[in-house]
Amino acid sequence: MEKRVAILRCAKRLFAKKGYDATSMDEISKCADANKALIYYHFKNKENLYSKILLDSICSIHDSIRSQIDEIDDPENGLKIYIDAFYAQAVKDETFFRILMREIASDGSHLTGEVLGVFLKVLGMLEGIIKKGVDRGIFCEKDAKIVHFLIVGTISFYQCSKALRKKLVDDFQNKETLLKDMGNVSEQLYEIIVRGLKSDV
Amino acid sequence: MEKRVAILRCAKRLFAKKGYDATSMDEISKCADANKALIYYHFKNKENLYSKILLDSICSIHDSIRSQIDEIDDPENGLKIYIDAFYAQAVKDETFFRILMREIASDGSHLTGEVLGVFLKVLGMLEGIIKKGVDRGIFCEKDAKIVHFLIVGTISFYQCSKALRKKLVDDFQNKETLLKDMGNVSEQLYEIIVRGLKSDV
Amino acid sequence: MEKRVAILRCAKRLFAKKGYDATSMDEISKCADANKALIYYHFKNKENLYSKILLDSICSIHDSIRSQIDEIDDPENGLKIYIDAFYAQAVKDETFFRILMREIASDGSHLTGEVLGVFLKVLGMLEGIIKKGVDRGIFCEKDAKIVHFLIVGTISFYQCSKALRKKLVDDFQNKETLLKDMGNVSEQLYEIIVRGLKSDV
Amino acid sequence: MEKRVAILRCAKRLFAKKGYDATSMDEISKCADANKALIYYHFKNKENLYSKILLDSICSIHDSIRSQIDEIDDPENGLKIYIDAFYAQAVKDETFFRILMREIASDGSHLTGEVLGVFLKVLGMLEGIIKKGVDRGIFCEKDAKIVHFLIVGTISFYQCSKALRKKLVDDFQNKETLLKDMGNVSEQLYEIIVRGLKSDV
DNA sequence: GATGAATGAGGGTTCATTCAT
DNA sequence: CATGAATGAACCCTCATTCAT
Repeated sequence: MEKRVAILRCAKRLFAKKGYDATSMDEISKCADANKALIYYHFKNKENLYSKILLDSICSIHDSIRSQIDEIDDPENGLKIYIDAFYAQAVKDETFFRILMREIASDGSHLTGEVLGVFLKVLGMLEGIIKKGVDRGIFCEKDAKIVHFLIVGTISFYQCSKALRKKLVDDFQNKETLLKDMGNVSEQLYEIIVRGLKSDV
Repeated sequence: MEKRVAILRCAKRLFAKKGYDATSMDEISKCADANKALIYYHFKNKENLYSKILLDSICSIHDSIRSQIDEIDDPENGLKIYIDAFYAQAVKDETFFRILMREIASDGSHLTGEVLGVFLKVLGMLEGIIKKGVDRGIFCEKDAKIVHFLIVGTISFYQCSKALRKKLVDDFQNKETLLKDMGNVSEQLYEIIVRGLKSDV
Repeated sequence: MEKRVAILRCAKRLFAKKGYDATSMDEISKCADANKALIYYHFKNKENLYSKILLDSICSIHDSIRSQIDEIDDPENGLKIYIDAFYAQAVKDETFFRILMREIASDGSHLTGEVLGVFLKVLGMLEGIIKKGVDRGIFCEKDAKIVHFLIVGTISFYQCSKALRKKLVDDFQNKETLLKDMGNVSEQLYEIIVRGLKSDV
Repeated sequence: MEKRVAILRCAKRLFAKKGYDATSMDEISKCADANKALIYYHFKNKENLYSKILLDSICSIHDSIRSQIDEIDDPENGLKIYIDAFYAQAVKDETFFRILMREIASDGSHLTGEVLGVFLKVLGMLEGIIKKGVDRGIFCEKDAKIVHFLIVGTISFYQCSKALRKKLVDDFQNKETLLKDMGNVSEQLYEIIVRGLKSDV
């Protein structure tokens, strides 16, 4: 059972770092110090292993939001929690967001129905929040999917581009560039989104 | 010379759709109706072909912004042009943004110095805009790289997730979901960014 | 494990017959009735396979000389054993000598440090023999490497040119040519070398 | 016409250094700064180019010997000239000998009838020398081909192994090794061969 | 003479996967 | 649970060669 976990952990890291196609089963097996055939014993095949990782990740996010949001009634508060949950996850472990970016770029070519199902449940919570806001006359009607992708897109790019931004500074002596960061990203993002949801465009 | 262009066009489409690793030279050659060896004759190898595509794309964006921004003095106006240029490009041809998302996810593993150089020139223009705003007391000091990635991140996710959003609606009879879009995305994004640049966080 | 041996045997024969570059992995795999990927499983790559073969061959010669030479004290006798060992090997299996000739012709472009190491150990034995001869006033000081290459060069050309010599006779009705061979080659070579080592040139 | 010569010269050097199969037409064209198609215009194909080089080389040697040997009557003197001609050639330009070693190793797989014809003429001169010696009771009957290959084999190994011998010294701090060379190689080789031809083995 | 573009065949190598043990 | 051996398909790339200009 130990090996199973090691495989999952290594695979996740590698998939995040290099993408699905650039990650070989050989690499995973070496990284996890597990025989290659053992991966097939535990996960049937590569697609399955990848899906399992995606499912675990999104379930973890789902549960995190779910547990916090239930006791909340205020829609603005709910939105804050939604954003915070994603941001906290991105700061703690950005691997999932790297994988997600590639999936968006590929129109979700590797997303199984199961993963999409959980994803919809997450979206459903955001929809609930927005609907409540609309019912109370606080928010205008907006497509939850768009709101979601703006939140996740901003967080993903902000967090995942850190290494690249640093590289730019290092490689090109771009030292004179101001490196002032954005302060409390989650907070600002919340304000931006709330403003967007309030504006009747 | 005709074949060379066909190769570039097909390769760009395929790289955008499936990513660098999932795109085979065989596929490109068949799509472009060109002998596989001809690709190597023109582009030396896969990495080189990929870089050439990236370089062409980013140069095209650079030139587009450059040509518009020179005659502008007002920093807010400059920012608008910057955002519009990217958004217009994304609407016209989102392939580059798909490729970009994957590069961010991989910390730019395939980005050559040449590409990064042009990228820095683009960033330089945004830096100039922000600096002018700061000098005139309109903007607060912010790192241009972060501002840039927020712009591009939002545009990328918004534009590239369209297919996935549609898929969610289709596959899951998620019909009751409101499909109201965001209206003028470029306009809204501009307002959000300006607000962020004005706030002294 | 059976397949591994078959691959080694076939590869050696093909490398000897056609040279490193003219021998394809496909050819080896077909000859050994082994899947091509299996060669890579066992030997990592072509260079490695080639090196392994070279190493095996030279180790075999080394061991053969080593086991005979230890109990010998007389330097002239030692020299005889050294020459005999090579000649016997060439008569029994000339493949190694064909490979060696090509390596000499390429300045040992495919020789790894490991192979060179064993080769030096072989040379060391000849050096020991010569040194003993010098100490006892029988031999003059000569570079063991030159003596070695003369021995091996003569044996290689004599043994490996047999087919070509026959071809000349067959193709050109060169029948009137005397076909008297050299008699006991090893014996004659020994006498020549000893004479050379004794002469103070 | 200039390019033709450049191609020949570069091809010869490359064939000698790396062998027939490891030398590509691309490489030759780049080295000679000639368009690849031009090589085909001048030499029809790779085999032909290679043969032309071999033919030129062996003709040059043949002519060198021929011009010296005609006025000689004494067989021992003739033998000396024969050996000297090869040795001088090897010292001046060892490329041909490297090519020859590989051909021997491959049983002359690339040798055309034309090349073999000239080669036989060279051999014929040696045969004449030996025959004269036999007629005068100085030499015993020996196969000229064997005598020839011993001469050429020794010279080839001695001359072509120089780089490898140096490498052994450099790479392995084999410094304590005596580096005394063989003195006048041609002279010694002559004595050895004469002795062999005189001995009635 | 000389060239750039083009091609089909084959090169070495890696892949995801299976199976007997 | 775990492993070493084995496989067929596919991958990137290079080859010798041709042809129109």
